[in-house]
Order: sequence, then structure tokens, then C-alpha cells
Amino acid sequence: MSLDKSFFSKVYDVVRAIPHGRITTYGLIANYLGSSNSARVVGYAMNSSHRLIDVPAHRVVNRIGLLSGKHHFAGTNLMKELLESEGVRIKNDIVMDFDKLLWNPSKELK
DNA sequence: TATGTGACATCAA
DNA sequence: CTTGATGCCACAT
Repeated sequence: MSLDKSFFSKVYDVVRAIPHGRITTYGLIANYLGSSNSARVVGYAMNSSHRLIDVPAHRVVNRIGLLSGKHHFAGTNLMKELLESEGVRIKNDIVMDFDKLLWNPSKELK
């Protein structure tokens, strides 16, 4: 296991592993990476990931299921459209079945 | 080398 | 209910 990857790369790796139609939170990703308190860094990583097509950043939301990063996408509701396209219901920029769709890397990915 | 920054999380008032 | 203040850490300049 090459651990030479940067924190960003690890974040991208986890985000890429998110199953289709599922979502996760910054905190969970940070927790999975061993830094439960570096959720901000995960967000920062996503900021850079916006140029990478391999990273489905639209599947990453904050702890309450709010599409915090929708403003960083091209369109106003692009992020919402992408999620809905995968079967995720959105209401007022909030994921409805957030608890159900939540994908915990620490448990699922291990 | 040092300073600033953020797509977060949590708690207090 | 809302707003603010704080911690936290990797990256950018």
C-alpha cells in the first residue's frame, strides 16, 4: 500500500469509491483518513478536485446533507441535478434521505 | 519560513 | 430559532 499519496489523493480515492447513488460527508472522509478533525481539509481538497472529472464531488455533502459546494459547480443547480440523476432526492439543497443514502467509508470501505 | 485560507464540525449564548 | 466564535490541518502564495 503506497502511503506516499498526499492527503488530497486519499480524499479523491475515497470519493471515487463512493457507490453510485450514494453520498458521504466531509467529516466521514476525514475520519476515515484518520483525521476526524480535518474535515476542512477534505473540503479544500474538493475545491481542487473540481477540475478532476474522476472525482464525483457532488456526492460529498456536509454533515447535515446540505449541498455546501453547489456554488462551486458550473450551474446553480448542477450539483442537485447530478444527484437527482442518480436517484438522490434533493429539497432546498438538502439531501432528503440523507441518513439512508449516507455511505460510511469507515464501515463500508474499511 | 511565515501567513492566509477554506465545498467543515461543534458548542455557547 | 439565529448568529458567532473556535479548533483543526493540509495546501497556496
